Amino acid sequence: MADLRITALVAPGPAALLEQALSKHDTLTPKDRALLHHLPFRVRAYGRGHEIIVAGSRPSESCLIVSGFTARAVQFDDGSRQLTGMQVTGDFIDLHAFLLRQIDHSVIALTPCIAGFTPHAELRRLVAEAPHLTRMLWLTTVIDAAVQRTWVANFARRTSLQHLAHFVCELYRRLEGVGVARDHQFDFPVSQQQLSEVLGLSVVHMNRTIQKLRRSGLVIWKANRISILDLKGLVRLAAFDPTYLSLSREPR
Amino acid sequence: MADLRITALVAPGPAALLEQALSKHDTLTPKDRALLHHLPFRVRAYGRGHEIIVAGSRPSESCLIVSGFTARAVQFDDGSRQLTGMQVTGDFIDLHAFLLRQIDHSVIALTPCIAGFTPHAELRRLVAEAPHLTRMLWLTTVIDAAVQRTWVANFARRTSLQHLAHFVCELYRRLEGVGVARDHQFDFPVSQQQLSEVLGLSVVHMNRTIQKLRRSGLVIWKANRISILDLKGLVRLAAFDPTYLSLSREPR
DNA sequence: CGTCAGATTGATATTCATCAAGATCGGTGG
DNA sequence: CCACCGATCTTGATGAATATCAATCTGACG
Repeated sequence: MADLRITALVAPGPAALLEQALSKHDTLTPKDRALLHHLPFRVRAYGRGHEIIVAGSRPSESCLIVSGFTARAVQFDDGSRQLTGMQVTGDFIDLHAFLLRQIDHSVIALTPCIAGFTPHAELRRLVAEAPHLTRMLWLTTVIDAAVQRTWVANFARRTSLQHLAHFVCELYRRLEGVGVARDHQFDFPVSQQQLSEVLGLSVVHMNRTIQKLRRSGLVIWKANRISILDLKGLVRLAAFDPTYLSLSREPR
Repeated sequence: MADLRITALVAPGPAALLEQALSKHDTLTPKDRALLHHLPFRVRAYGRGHEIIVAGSRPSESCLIVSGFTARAVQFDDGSRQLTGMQVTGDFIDLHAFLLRQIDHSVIALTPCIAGFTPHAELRRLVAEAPHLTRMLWLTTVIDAAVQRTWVANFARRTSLQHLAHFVCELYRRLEGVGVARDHQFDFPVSQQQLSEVLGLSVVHMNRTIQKLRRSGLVIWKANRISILDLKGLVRLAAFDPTYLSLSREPR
Protein backbone atom coordinates (compact mmCIF):
# COMPACT_ATOMS: atom_id res chain seq x y z
CA MET A 1 0.00 0.00 0.00
CA ALA A 2 2.87 2.35 0.88
CA ASP A 3 4.47 1.17 -2.33
CA LEU A 4 1.42 2.09 -4.29
CA ARG A 5 1.21 5.59 -2.90
CA ILE A 6 4.85 6.27 -3.71
CA THR A 7 4.42 5.07 -7.28
CA ALA A 8 1.41 7.30 -7.70
CA LEU A 9 3.46 10.28 -6.64
CA VAL A 10 6.49 9.56 -8.80
CA ALA A 11 4.94 8.22 -12.01
CA PRO A 12 2.31 9.97 -14.17
CA GLY A 13 -1.26 9.17 -13.18
CA PRO A 14 -3.83 7.41 -15.38
CA ALA A 15 -5.27 10.59 -16.91
CA ALA A 16 -1.82 11.95 -17.81
CA LEU A 17 -0.85 8.61 -19.35
CA LEU A 18 -4.04 8.53 -21.36
CA GLU A 19 -3.40 12.06 -22.56
CA GLN A 20 0.10 11.04 -23.63
CA ALA A 21 -1.16 7.92 -25.39
CA LEU A 22 -3.90 9.74 -27.30
CA SER A 23 -1.52 12.55 -28.25
CA LYS A 24 0.44 10.08 -30.36
CA HIS A 25 -2.48 9.99 -32.79
CA ASP A 26 -3.88 13.52 -32.87
CA THR A 27 -3.44 16.89 -31.19
CA LEU A 28 -5.75 17.29 -28.20
CA THR A 29 -7.50 20.57 -27.59
CA PRO A 30 -7.24 22.19 -24.14
CA LYS A 31 -10.89 21.23 -23.64
CA ASP A 32 -10.11 17.58 -24.47
CA ARG A 33 -7.27 17.59 -21.98
CA ALA A 34 -9.39 19.15 -19.29
CA LEU A 35 -12.09 16.52 -19.79
CA LEU A 36 -9.53 13.74 -19.54
CA HIS A 37 -8.10 15.10 -16.35
CA HIS A 38 -11.56 15.25 -14.83
CA LEU A 39 -12.07 11.53 -15.37
CA PRO A 40 -11.99 9.94 -11.91
CA PHE A 41 -9.66 6.93 -11.68
CA ARG A 42 -9.58 4.34 -8.94
CA VAL A 43 -6.04 2.90 -8.83
CA ARG A 44 -5.18 -0.64 -7.84
CA ALA A 45 -2.11 -2.90 -7.86
CA TYR A 46 -1.98 -6.52 -9.03
CA GLY A 47 0.56 -9.28 -8.52
CA ARG A 48 2.02 -11.48 -11.25
CA GLY A 49 -0.61 -13.84 -12.65
CA HIS A 50 -3.59 -12.05 -11.11
CA GLU A 51 -6.77 -11.61 -13.12
CA ILE A 52 -7.45 -7.91 -13.66
CA ILE A 53 -10.60 -8.50 -15.71
CA VAL A 54 -12.59 -11.70 -15.41
CA ALA A 55 -14.05 -13.32 -18.56
CA GLY A 56 -17.83 -13.39 -18.53
CA SER A 57 -18.16 -10.60 -15.98
CA ARG A 58 -20.07 -7.37 -16.52
CA PRO A 59 -17.79 -4.59 -15.34
CA SER A 60 -19.17 -1.14 -14.57
CA GLU A 61 -15.75 0.45 -14.99
CA SER A 62 -13.13 0.46 -17.71
CA CYS A 63 -9.48 -0.18 -17.08
CA LEU A 64 -6.25 1.57 -18.10
CA ILE A 65 -2.77 0.09 -17.52
CA VAL A 66 -0.56 2.43 -15.53
CA SER A 67 2.46 0.12 -15.36
CA GLY A 68 3.40 -3.48 -16.06
CA PHE A 69 2.59 -5.98 -18.80
CA THR A 70 -0.85 -7.54 -19.22
CA ALA A 71 -2.37 -9.95 -21.73
CA ARG A 72 -5.84 -10.84 -22.95
CA ALA A 73 -6.59 -14.51 -22.36
CA VAL A 74 -9.11 -16.81 -23.99
CA GLN A 75 -9.88 -19.85 -21.86
CA PHE A 76 -10.39 -23.31 -23.37
CA ASP A 77 -12.45 -26.12 -21.98
CA ASP A 78 -9.40 -28.28 -21.32
CA GLY A 79 -8.06 -25.64 -18.92
CA SER A 80 -5.35 -24.36 -21.24
CA ARG A 81 -5.56 -20.83 -22.49
CA GLN A 82 -4.30 -18.69 -25.32
CA LEU A 83 -3.08 -15.17 -24.80
CA THR A 84 -4.36 -13.13 -27.72
CA GLY A 85 -2.71 -9.78 -27.19
CA MET A 86 -0.37 -7.84 -24.94
CA GLN A 87 -1.00 -4.49 -23.34
CA VAL A 88 1.49 -2.06 -21.92
CA THR A 89 1.61 1.19 -19.97
CA GLY A 90 -0.92 3.72 -21.24
CA ASP A 91 -3.23 1.22 -22.95
CA PHE A 92 -6.92 1.76 -22.23
CA ILE A 93 -7.46 -1.96 -22.38
CA ASP A 94 -11.04 -2.29 -21.40
CA LEU A 95 -13.10 0.15 -23.38
CA HIS A 96 -14.53 -3.07 -24.85
CA ALA A 97 -16.64 -3.80 -21.82
CA PHE A 98 -18.14 -0.31 -22.01
CA LEU A 99 -19.83 -1.48 -25.22
CA LEU A 100 -19.90 -5.25 -25.02
CA ARG A 101 -21.42 -5.26 -21.53
CA GLN A 102 -20.40 -8.87 -20.95
CA ILE A 103 -16.69 -9.25 -21.53
CA ASP A 104 -15.67 -12.31 -23.55
CA HIS A 105 -12.08 -12.69 -22.34
CA SER A 106 -9.89 -12.21 -19.29
CA VAL A 107 -7.05 -9.78 -18.80
CA ILE A 108 -4.23 -11.05 -16.62
CA ALA A 109 -1.16 -9.42 -15.14
CA LEU A 110 1.97 -10.98 -16.66
CA THR A 111 4.08 -8.92 -14.27
CA PRO A 112 3.21 -6.84 -11.22
CA CYS A 113 0.85 -4.18 -12.54
CA ILE A 114 -0.91 -0.99 -11.59
CA ALA A 115 -4.28 -0.35 -13.21
CA GLY A 116 -6.68 2.59 -13.12
CA PHE A 117 -10.47 2.20 -13.35
CA THR A 118 -12.99 4.81 -14.47
CA PRO A 119 -16.80 4.36 -14.39
CA HIS A 120 -18.74 3.63 -17.57
CA ALA A 121 -21.15 6.40 -16.56
CA GLU A 122 -18.32 8.91 -16.98
CA LEU A 123 -17.43 7.52 -20.39
CA ARG A 124 -21.05 7.70 -21.44
CA ARG A 125 -21.13 11.36 -20.46
CA LEU A 126 -17.97 11.91 -22.49
CA VAL A 127 -19.53 10.33 -25.59
CA ALA A 128 -22.52 12.63 -25.26
CA GLU A 129 -20.46 15.77 -24.79
CA ALA A 130 -17.11 15.40 -26.51
CA PRO A 131 -17.26 14.08 -30.09
CA HIS A 132 -13.56 14.48 -30.77
CA LEU A 133 -12.50 12.71 -27.61
CA THR A 134 -15.05 10.02 -28.41
CA ARG A 135 -13.43 9.45 -31.79
CA MET A 136 -10.02 9.31 -30.13
CA LEU A 137 -11.10 6.65 -27.66
CA TRP A 138 -12.85 4.76 -30.44
CA LEU A 139 -9.60 5.00 -32.40
CA THR A 140 -7.68 3.22 -29.65
CA THR A 141 -10.03 0.25 -29.89
CA VAL A 142 -9.68 0.22 -33.67
CA ILE A 143 -5.89 0.25 -33.42
CA ASP A 144 -6.16 -2.60 -30.95
CA ALA A 145 -8.08 -4.47 -33.63
CA ALA A 146 -5.45 -3.60 -36.24
CA VAL A 147 -2.80 -5.10 -33.99
CA GLN A 148 -4.82 -8.26 -33.72
CA ARG A 149 -5.22 -8.43 -37.47
CA THR A 150 -1.46 -8.32 -37.75
CA TRP A 151 -1.19 -11.05 -35.16
CA VAL A 152 -3.51 -13.27 -37.18
CA ALA A 153 -1.24 -12.80 -40.19
CA ASN A 154 1.79 -13.63 -38.06
CA PHE A 155 0.27 -16.80 -36.70
CA ALA A 156 -0.85 -17.94 -40.10
CA ARG A 157 2.03 -17.20 -42.40
CA ARG A 158 5.24 -16.59 -40.53
CA THR A 159 7.82 -18.93 -39.12
CA SER A 160 8.16 -18.94 -35.36
CA LEU A 161 11.39 -16.97 -35.66
CA GLN A 162 9.79 -14.27 -37.79
CA HIS A 163 6.81 -14.20 -35.47
CA LEU A 164 9.05 -13.67 -32.45
CA ALA A 165 11.03 -10.98 -34.26
CA HIS A 166 7.81 -9.22 -35.20
CA PHE A 167 6.64 -9.41 -31.63
CA VAL A 168 9.85 -7.78 -30.40
CA CYS A 169 9.62 -5.02 -33.02
CA GLU A 170 6.02 -4.23 -32.12
CA LEU A 171 6.71 -4.28 -28.42
CA TYR A 172 9.67 -1.96 -28.78
CA ARG A 173 7.69 0.54 -30.84
CA ARG A 174 4.81 0.54 -28.40
CA LEU A 175 7.01 0.84 -25.32
CA GLU A 176 9.05 3.59 -26.92
CA GLY A 177 5.84 5.50 -27.57
CA VAL A 178 5.06 5.67 -23.87
CA GLY A 179 8.64 6.32 -22.77
CA VAL A 180 9.17 2.90 -21.20
CA ALA A 181 11.78 1.83 -23.77
CA ARG A 182 14.65 3.82 -25.21
CA ASP A 183 18.02 3.27 -26.88
CA HIS A 184 16.76 0.01 -28.38
CA GLN A 185 16.43 -1.60 -24.97
CA PHE A 186 13.66 -2.49 -22.57
CA ASP A 187 12.91 -4.64 -19.56
CA PHE A 188 10.77 -7.64 -20.32
CA PRO A 189 10.19 -9.62 -17.12
CA VAL A 190 7.99 -12.26 -18.75
CA SER A 191 8.88 -15.95 -18.50
CA GLN A 192 9.32 -18.18 -21.54
CA GLN A 193 6.32 -20.13 -20.30
CA GLN A 194 4.16 -17.00 -20.53
CA LEU A 195 5.65 -15.96 -23.83
CA SER A 196 4.89 -19.38 -25.28
CA GLU A 197 1.24 -18.78 -24.43
CA VAL A 198 1.40 -15.51 -26.33
CA LEU A 199 3.03 -16.91 -29.46
CA GLY A 200 1.09 -20.17 -29.40
CA LEU A 201 4.17 -22.41 -29.18
CA SER A 202 5.18 -25.15 -26.79
CA VAL A 203 7.60 -24.01 -24.10
CA VAL A 204 10.33 -26.14 -25.61
CA HIS A 205 9.91 -24.67 -29.04
CA MET A 206 9.64 -21.18 -27.58
CA ASN A 207 12.99 -21.69 -25.95
CA ARG A 208 14.60 -22.93 -29.15
CA THR A 209 13.17 -20.04 -31.12
CA ILE A 210 14.56 -17.54 -28.64
CA GLN A 211 17.93 -19.21 -28.92
CA LYS A 212 17.76 -18.97 -32.68
CA LEU A 213 16.99 -15.27 -32.42
CA ARG A 214 19.93 -14.84 -30.07
CA ARG A 215 22.25 -16.68 -32.44
CA SER A 216 21.12 -14.37 -35.25
CA GLY A 217 23.03 -11.65 -33.42
CA LEU A 218 20.17 -9.17 -33.86
CA VAL A 219 19.32 -8.96 -30.17
CA ILE A 220 20.78 -9.63 -26.77
CA TRP A 221 18.12 -11.18 -24.56
CA LYS A 222 19.03 -12.12 -21.03
CA ALA A 223 18.06 -11.56 -17.46
CA ASN A 224 14.63 -10.18 -18.37
CA ARG A 225 16.05 -7.49 -20.59
CA ILE A 226 15.97 -7.22 -24.38
CA SER A 227 18.56 -5.14 -26.24
CA ILE A 228 18.10 -4.76 -29.97
CA LEU A 229 21.54 -4.62 -31.58
CA ASP A 230 20.40 -4.31 -35.19
CA LEU A 231 16.91 -2.86 -35.42
CA LYS A 232 17.02 -2.64 -39.21
CA GLY A 233 18.01 -6.28 -39.47
CA LEU A 234 15.29 -7.27 -37.02
CA VAL A 235 12.69 -5.30 -38.95
CA ARG A 236 13.80 -6.99 -42.17
CA LEU A 237 13.66 -10.44 -40.61
CA ALA A 238 10.19 -9.76 -39.20
CA ALA A 239 8.91 -7.94 -42.29
CA PHE A 240 7.69 -5.38 -39.78
CA ASP A 241 5.68 -2.45 -41.13
CA PRO A 242 4.45 -0.17 -38.32
CA THR A 243 1.65 1.41 -40.36
CA TYR A 244 -0.93 -0.58 -38.39
CA LEU A 245 0.05 1.17 -35.15
CA SER A 246 -1.18 4.52 -36.58
CA LEU A 247 1.62 6.43 -34.91
CA SER A 248 1.19 9.60 -36.94
CA ARG A 249 -0.47 12.64 -35.46
CA GLU A 250 -3.27 13.88 -37.71
CA PRO A 251 -6.85 15.15 -37.50
CA ARG A 252 -9.19 12.27 -36.60
CA MET B 1 -26.02 -2.31 -64.34
CA ALA B 2 -29.51 -3.62 -64.93
CA ASP B 3 -28.67 -6.43 -62.55
CA LEU B 4 -27.68 -3.95 -59.89
CA ARG B 5 -30.90 -2.01 -60.14
CA ILE B 6 -33.01 -5.11 -59.82
CA THR B 7 -31.10 -6.24 -56.74
CA ALA B 8 -31.58 -2.86 -55.15
CA LEU B 9 -35.30 -3.15 -55.65
CA VAL B 10 -35.66 -6.69 -54.37
CA ALA B 11 -33.17 -6.79 -51.49
CA PRO B 12 -33.03 -4.39 -48.52
CA GLY B 13 -30.83 -1.34 -49.07
CA PRO B 14 -27.71 -0.47 -47.05
CA ALA B 15 -29.51 1.57 -44.41
CA ALA B 16 -32.14 -1.12 -43.79
CA LEU B 17 -29.41 -3.77 -43.54
CA LEU B 18 -27.48 -1.65 -41.08
CA GLU B 19 -30.61 -1.16 -39.02
CA GLN B 20 -31.16 -4.91 -38.99
CA ALA B 21 -27.55 -5.61 -38.04
CA LEU B 22 -27.49 -3.09 -35.20
CA SER B 23 -30.86 -4.29 -33.92
CA LYS B 24 -29.24 -7.63 -33.05
CA HIS B 25 -27.37 -5.88 -30.24
CA ASP B 26 -29.76 -3.28 -28.85
CA THR B 27 -33.16 -1.77 -29.50
CA LEU B 28 -32.98 1.28 -31.74
CA THR B 29 -35.11 4.33 -31.00
CA PRO B 30 -37.25 5.78 -33.79
CA LYS B 31 -34.82 8.70 -33.87
CA ASP B 32 -31.88 6.29 -34.32
CA ARG B 33 -33.68 4.61 -37.17
CA ALA B 34 -34.52 7.88 -38.84
CA LEU B 35 -30.91 9.00 -38.66
CA LEU B 36 -29.74 5.74 -40.19
CA HIS B 37 -32.19 6.02 -43.05
CA HIS B 38 -30.95 9.53 -43.76
CA LEU B 39 -27.40 8.30 -44.28
CA PRO B 40 -26.72 8.64 -48.01
CA PHE B 41 -25.25 5.49 -49.55
CA ARG B 42 -23.55 5.19 -52.90
CA VAL B 43 -23.98 1.61 -54.11
CA ARG B 44 -21.50 -0.26 -56.27
CA ALA B 45 -20.96 -3.84 -57.51
CA TYR B 46 -17.68 -5.76 -57.52
CA GLY B 47 -16.55 -8.91 -59.29
CA ARG B 48 -14.84 -11.88 -57.68
CA GLY B 49 -11.34 -10.97 -56.56
CA HIS B 50 -11.76 -7.23 -56.91
CA GLU B 51 -10.28 -4.92 -54.31
CA ILE B 52 -13.08 -3.00 -52.58
CA ILE B 53 -10.72 -1.14 -50.27
CA VAL B 54 -7.07 -0.65 -51.12
CA ALA B 55 -4.44 -0.98 -48.40
CA GLY B 56 -2.58 2.24 -47.74
CA SER B 57 -5.31 4.42 -49.23
CA ARG B 58 -7.12 7.23 -47.41
CA PRO B 59 -10.81 6.75 -48.09
CA SER B 60 -13.28 9.57 -47.51
CA GLU B 61 -16.19 7.13 -47.29
CA SER B 62 -16.90 4.04 -45.23
CA CYS B 63 -18.19 0.82 -46.69
CA LEU B 64 -21.01 -1.57 -45.81
CA ILE B 65 -21.47 -4.98 -47.44
CA VAL B 66 -24.91 -5.37 -49.03
CA SER B 67 -24.34 -8.84 -50.44
CA GLY B 68 -21.53 -11.31 -51.05
CA PHE B 69 -18.50 -12.44 -49.08
CA THR B 70 -15.47 -10.24 -48.52
CA ALA B 71 -12.22 -10.67 -46.60
CA ARG B 72 -9.61 -8.41 -45.07
CA ALA B 73 -6.19 -9.07 -46.59
CA VAL B 74 -2.73 -8.31 -45.28
CA GLN B 75 -0.13 -8.26 -48.04
CA PHE B 76 3.35 -9.68 -47.58
CA ASP B 77 6.50 -8.62 -49.36
CA ASP B 78 6.80 -11.94 -51.14
CA GLY B 79 3.48 -11.33 -52.86
CA SER B 80 1.51 -13.83 -50.80
CA ARG B 81 -1.20 -12.58 -48.53
CA GLN B 82 -3.12 -13.64 -45.47
CA LEU B 83 -6.84 -13.10 -45.16
CA THR B 84 -7.46 -12.04 -41.56
CA GLY B 85 -11.22 -11.95 -41.37
CA MET B 86 -14.41 -12.50 -43.32
CA GLN B 87 -17.28 -10.12 -43.72
CA VAL B 88 -20.82 -10.85 -44.79
CA THR B 89 -24.03 -9.05 -45.65
CA GLY B 90 -24.80 -6.24 -43.22
CA ASP B 91 -21.24 -5.78 -41.94
CA PHE B 92 -20.14 -2.16 -41.78
CA ILE B 93 -16.63 -3.24 -42.64
CA ASP B 94 -14.83 0.01 -42.99
CA LEU B 95 -15.63 2.16 -40.02
CA HIS B 96 -11.93 1.66 -39.34
CA ALA B 97 -10.85 4.10 -42.01
CA PHE B 98 -13.12 6.73 -40.51
CA LEU B 99 -10.74 6.78 -37.55
CA LEU B 100 -7.48 5.36 -38.86
CA ARG B 101 -7.41 7.71 -41.86
CA GLN B 102 -4.85 5.56 -43.66
CA ILE B 103 -6.15 2.04 -43.91
CA ASP B 104 -3.62 -0.69 -43.11
CA HIS B 105 -5.19 -3.57 -45.03
CA SER B 106 -7.20 -4.36 -48.15
CA VAL B 107 -10.71 -5.67 -48.42
CA ILE B 108 -11.33 -7.96 -51.35
CA ALA B 109 -14.44 -9.51 -52.84
CA LEU B 110 -14.28 -13.29 -52.47
CA THR B 111 -17.50 -13.55 -54.48
CA PRO B 112 -19.43 -11.04 -56.55
CA CYS B 113 -20.40 -8.32 -54.09
CA ILE B 114 -22.50 -5.23 -53.68
CA ALA B 115 -21.18 -2.56 -51.35
CA GLY B 116 -22.61 0.73 -50.09
CA PHE B 117 -20.48 3.77 -49.28
CA THR B 118 -21.33 6.67 -46.98
CA PRO B 119 -19.18 9.79 -46.47
CA HIS B 120 -17.06 10.21 -43.36
CA ALA B 121 -18.50 13.71 -43.01
CA GLU B 122 -21.94 12.14 -42.41
CA LEU B 123 -20.51 9.78 -39.80
CA ARG B 124 -18.78 12.66 -38.09
CA ARG B 125 -22.08 14.49 -37.88
CA LEU B 126 -23.66 11.39 -36.42
CA VAL B 127 -21.00 11.16 -33.70
CA ALA B 128 -21.64 14.77 -32.76
CA GLU B 129 -25.42 14.40 -32.65
CA ALA B 130 -26.34 10.84 -31.76
CA PRO B 131 -24.48 9.37 -28.77
CA HIS B 132 -26.44 6.12 -28.71
CA LEU B 133 -25.97 5.45 -32.40
CA THR B 134 -22.31 6.30 -31.99
CA ARG B 135 -21.96 3.66 -29.30
CA MET B 136 -23.75 1.16 -31.53
CA LEU B 137 -21.39 1.77 -34.43
CA TRP B 138 -18.44 1.68 -32.08
CA LEU B 139 -19.81 -1.62 -30.79
CA THR B 140 -19.67 -3.19 -34.25
CA THR B 141 -15.94 -2.42 -34.48
CA VAL B 142 -15.39 -3.86 -31.02
CA ILE B 143 -17.24 -7.05 -31.95
CA ASP B 144 -15.11 -7.25 -35.07
CA ALA B 145 -12.09 -7.13 -32.76
CA ALA B 146 -13.60 -9.85 -30.55
CA VAL B 147 -13.96 -12.06 -33.60
CA GLN B 148 -10.33 -11.52 -34.41
CA ARG B 149 -9.31 -12.39 -30.88
CA THR B 150 -11.12 -15.66 -31.27
CA TRP B 151 -9.37 -16.24 -34.57
CA VAL B 152 -5.99 -15.74 -32.92
CA ALA B 153 -6.92 -18.40 -30.38
CA ASN B 154 -8.02 -20.73 -33.17
CA PHE B 155 -4.81 -20.31 -35.11
CA ALA B 156 -2.69 -20.82 -32.07
CA ARG B 157 -4.27 -23.71 -30.24
CA ARG B 158 -6.65 -25.66 -32.43
CA THR B 159 -6.10 -28.40 -34.95
CA SER B 160 -6.92 -27.55 -38.53
CA LEU B 161 -10.10 -29.63 -38.29
CA GLN B 162 -11.30 -27.79 -35.18
CA HIS B 163 -10.37 -24.50 -36.76
CA LEU B 164 -12.41 -25.27 -39.84
CA ALA B 165 -15.35 -26.45 -37.74
CA HIS B 166 -15.19 -23.25 -35.71
CA PHE B 167 -15.14 -21.23 -38.89
CA VAL B 168 -18.26 -22.96 -40.17
CA CYS B 169 -20.06 -22.43 -36.85
CA GLU B 170 -19.22 -18.74 -36.77
CA LEU B 171 -20.16 -18.24 -40.37
CA TYR B 172 -23.50 -19.94 -39.91
CA ARG B 173 -24.36 -17.86 -36.85
CA ARG B 174 -23.45 -14.64 -38.59
CA LEU B 175 -25.30 -15.47 -41.81
CA GLU B 176 -28.33 -16.60 -39.87
CA GLY B 177 -28.36 -13.27 -38.07
CA VAL B 178 -28.82 -11.40 -41.33
CA GLY B 179 -31.24 -13.88 -42.86
CA VAL B 180 -28.84 -15.24 -45.45
CA ALA B 181 -28.67 -18.71 -43.87
CA ARG B 182 -31.48 -20.81 -42.50
CA ASP B 183 -32.28 -24.46 -41.74
CA HIS B 184 -28.62 -25.15 -41.05
CA GLN B 185 -27.68 -24.47 -44.67
CA PHE B 186 -26.02 -21.71 -46.64
CA ASP B 187 -24.35 -21.03 -49.94
CA PHE B 188 -20.63 -20.62 -49.72
CA PRO B 189 -19.22 -19.94 -53.18
CA VAL B 190 -15.60 -19.61 -52.03
CA SER B 191 -12.87 -21.79 -53.53
CA GLN B 192 -10.59 -24.00 -51.45
CA GLN B 193 -7.72 -21.82 -52.59
CA GLN B 194 -9.38 -18.77 -51.05
CA LEU B 195 -10.39 -20.65 -47.93
CA SER B 196 -6.80 -21.82 -47.46
CA GLU B 197 -5.77 -18.18 -47.37
CA VAL B 198 -8.33 -17.57 -44.65
CA LEU B 199 -7.33 -20.48 -42.45
CA GLY B 200 -3.62 -20.13 -43.11
CA LEU B 201 -3.18 -23.61 -44.57
CA SER B 202 -1.69 -24.87 -47.81
CA VAL B 203 -4.29 -25.66 -50.46
CA VAL B 204 -3.48 -29.34 -50.23
CA HIS B 205 -3.93 -29.45 -46.50
CA MET B 206 -7.07 -27.34 -46.77
CA ASN B 207 -8.52 -29.95 -49.10
CA ARG B 208 -7.60 -32.81 -46.77
CA THR B 209 -9.08 -31.01 -43.79
CA ILE B 210 -12.35 -30.43 -45.63
CA GLN B 211 -12.44 -34.11 -46.52
CA LYS B 212 -11.89 -35.01 -42.89
CA LEU B 213 -14.78 -32.76 -41.88
CA ARG B 214 -16.97 -34.40 -44.52
CA ARG B 215 -16.03 -37.87 -43.31
CA SER B 216 -16.98 -36.83 -39.77
CA GLY B 217 -20.56 -36.79 -41.03
CA LEU B 218 -21.28 -33.47 -39.32
CA VAL B 219 -21.72 -31.52 -42.55
CA ILE B 220 -22.42 -32.00 -46.21
CA TRP B 221 -20.23 -29.69 -48.23
CA LYS B 222 -20.47 -29.78 -51.95
CA ALA B 223 -21.13 -27.61 -54.97
CA ASN B 224 -20.57 -24.38 -53.04
CA ARG B 225 -23.17 -25.20 -50.44
CA ILE B 226 -22.70 -26.17 -46.81
CA SER B 227 -25.38 -28.12 -44.93
CA ILE B 228 -24.84 -28.70 -41.25
CA LEU B 229 -26.27 -32.11 -40.36
CA ASP B 230 -25.36 -32.10 -36.68
CA LEU B 231 -24.94 -28.57 -35.35
CA LYS B 232 -24.49 -29.73 -31.77
CA GLY B 233 -21.77 -32.13 -32.80
CA LEU B 234 -20.07 -29.45 -34.87
CA VAL B 235 -20.20 -26.99 -31.97
CA ARG B 236 -18.69 -29.61 -29.69
CA LEU B 237 -15.91 -30.43 -32.14
CA ALA B 238 -15.14 -26.74 -32.60
CA ALA B 239 -15.54 -25.84 -28.91
CA PHE B 240 -17.63 -22.98 -30.26
CA ASP B 241 -18.95 -20.47 -27.74
CA PRO B 242 -20.86 -17.63 -29.47
CA THR B 243 -20.52 -15.19 -26.55
CA TYR B 244 -17.94 -13.18 -28.49
CA LEU B 245 -20.50 -12.33 -31.18
CA SER B 246 -22.55 -10.35 -28.60
CA LEU B 247 -25.82 -11.48 -30.11
CA SER B 248 -27.98 -10.45 -27.17
CA ARG B 249 -30.11 -7.35 -27.32
CA GLU B 250 -29.45 -5.12 -24.33
CA PRO B 251 -28.91 -1.44 -23.50
CA ARG B 252 -25.51 -0.31 -24.75
C1' DC C 1 -13.65 -32.50 -78.21
C1' DG C 2 -10.20 -29.43 -75.94
C1' DT C 3 -9.35 -26.34 -72.33
C1' DC C 4 -9.08 -24.56 -67.89
C1' DA C 5 -9.88 -23.83 -63.07
C1' DG C 6 -10.64 -26.23 -59.17
C1' DA C 7 -10.38 -30.42 -56.54
C1' DT C 8 -7.90 -34.51 -55.30
C1' DT C 9 -4.07 -37.85 -54.44
C1' DG C 10 0.68 -39.60 -53.37
C1' DA C 11 5.40 -38.99 -51.80
C1' DT C 12 8.67 -36.56 -49.15
C1' DA C 13 10.75 -32.84 -46.20
C1' DT C 14 10.13 -29.51 -42.52
C1' DT C 15 8.25 -27.68 -38.46
C1' DC C 16 6.56 -28.30 -34.19
C1' DA C 17 4.52 -30.88 -29.98
C1' DT C 18 5.47 -34.05 -26.64
C1' DC C 19 7.98 -36.67 -23.32
C1' DA C 20 11.88 -37.17 -20.44
C1' DA C 21 15.84 -35.62 -18.45
C1' DG C 22 19.33 -32.44 -17.04
C1' DA C 23 21.31 -27.66 -15.96
C1' DT C 24 21.12 -23.13 -13.85
C1' DC C 25 19.96 -19.82 -10.50
C1' DG C 26 18.04 -17.37 -6.66
C1' DG C 27 16.35 -18.02 -2.32
C1' DT C 28 15.98 -20.32 2.21
C1' DG C 29 16.70 -22.93 6.32
C1' DG C 30 20.25 -25.28 8.99
C1' DC D 1 28.94 -21.26 4.50
C1' DC D 2 26.46 -25.03 2.66
C1' DA D 3 22.73 -28.18 1.21
C1' DC D 4 18.56 -28.18 -0.69
C1' DC D 5 14.50 -26.61 -3.19
C1' DG D 6 11.51 -24.88 -6.73
C1' DA D 7 11.14 -22.21 -10.76
C1' DT D 8 13.01 -21.50 -15.03
C1' DC D 9 15.74 -22.56 -18.76
C1' DT D 10 17.96 -26.00 -21.76
C1' DT D 11 18.84 -30.34 -24.37
C1' DG D 12 17.86 -34.78 -26.81
C1' DA D 13 14.83 -38.08 -28.95
C1' DT D 14 10.62 -39.27 -31.23
C1' DG D 15 6.16 -38.84 -33.55
C1' DA D 16 2.38 -36.06 -35.42
C1' DA D 17 0.91 -32.20 -38.19
C1' DT D 18 1.67 -29.60 -42.08
C1' DA D 19 4.14 -27.69 -46.30
C1' DT D 20 5.79 -28.62 -50.67
C1' DC D 21 6.23 -30.74 -55.12
C1' DA D 22 4.28 -33.25 -58.79
C1' DA D 23 0.69 -35.53 -60.87
C1' DT D 24 -3.94 -36.74 -61.93
C1' DC D 25 -8.93 -36.22 -61.89
C1' DT D 26 -13.37 -33.70 -62.58
C1' DG D 27 -16.79 -30.77 -64.30
C1' DA D 28 -18.18 -26.55 -66.69
C1' DC D 29 -18.06 -24.48 -70.90
C1' DG D 30 -16.81 -22.78 -75.48
